[in-house]
Amino acid sequence: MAHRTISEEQLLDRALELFRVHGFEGVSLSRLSEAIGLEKASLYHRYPGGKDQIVLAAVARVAQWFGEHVFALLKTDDSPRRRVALVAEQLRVFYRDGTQPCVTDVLSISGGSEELAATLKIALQAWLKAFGEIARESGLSSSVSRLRAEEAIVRIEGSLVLARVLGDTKPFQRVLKLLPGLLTVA
Amino acid sequence: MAHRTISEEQLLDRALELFRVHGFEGVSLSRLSEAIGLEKASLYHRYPGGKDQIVLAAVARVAQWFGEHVFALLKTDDSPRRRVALVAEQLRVFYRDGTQPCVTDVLSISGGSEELAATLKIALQAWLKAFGEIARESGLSSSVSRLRAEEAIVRIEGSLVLARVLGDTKPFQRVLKLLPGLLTVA
DNA sequence: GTCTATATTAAGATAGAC
DNA sequence: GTCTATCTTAATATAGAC
Repeated sequence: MAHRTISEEQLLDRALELFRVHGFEGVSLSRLSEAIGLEKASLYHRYPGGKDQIVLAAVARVAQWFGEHVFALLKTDDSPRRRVALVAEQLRVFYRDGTQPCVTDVLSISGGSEELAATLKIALQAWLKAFGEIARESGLSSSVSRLRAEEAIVRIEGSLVLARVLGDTKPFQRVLKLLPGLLTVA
Repeated sequence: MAHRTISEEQLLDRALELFRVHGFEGVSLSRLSEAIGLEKASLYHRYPGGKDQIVLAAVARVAQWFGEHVFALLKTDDSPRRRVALVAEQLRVFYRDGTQPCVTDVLSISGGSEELAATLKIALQAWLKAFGEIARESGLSSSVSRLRAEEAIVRIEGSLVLARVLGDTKPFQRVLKLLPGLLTVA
């Protein structure tokens, strides 16, 4: 293989593409090496912890993306309803209209490290918190806000499962449309 | 290893326990052999197609269970609402109060055969159809029934994902409670 | 029908040249 | 920092005895 170079960001994006579709156990270092364009030894040089470390870095990048594109949007000075609508647009991008699986779903299936499981849990809790806060701000009670946040994420996750199994993204698109009504008062 | 014997049913139940938690790629023949109590060569004797064939047989058994415990219940002469309540109880059993993952979710993650993917799709479509029919029978319009069936399954799948990631089964329990209201007219 | 034993391939991981 | 080469372990799969 020719002597190639690749940025940290590109490397992790390509790794994530594999992990979110095939899961932790479904991705080997050989496949990563091929997709990324670096030999296995080069991957070990950058990530001495191997696959465990690579997947953690990829998930951290997703968390960063969510921070910038989702959570940040929820704290602008638009109306709550408008902010949620903008968030729905970002989610549509992240999940490519429902054609890409949820990272949290796929990577939470057994096989990865304890640290990976803990990281995914924290990421999902942050998402729940952000959705709960916007609902609260829109005027819903604290307990209802929490329930709405859970319901929203339940329906996003569930619709992505249906999309994967059935090849039908309509339920996902529907959830995104309903999101403003679900997370804010009418 | 001592010369052991095991029924087809027990074998597949033990295989399913592994597959629904660890996914197709996460289960090796060695692990299957250990969990089932038969040597790998014995598994190949019963299932010459190896892991692919074993997982298909395990999924077929799940489909049979759903036929007997879920779909059959939907065709008794109880009231639609009562029938859905009984189905919810069966789902609580199958998912062990939300502590066990959805087979369709976990096994639909890439790695298995095309036939497995097709089988899971058919199983999920049958479930949608059954839920749609009970909703229709309860008096909802055809189009609303379809939407309610999709919403019910979306929320079951999504709440099981949350349960796995967060270790919190409350959203799942809540969906089961809401199921009669979701699938039948009040 | 299950076992022991083994073949073959792919996985994770490291050493050392450039 | 990336490469080639290699090690070790575990995976799928088969042969043949009992």
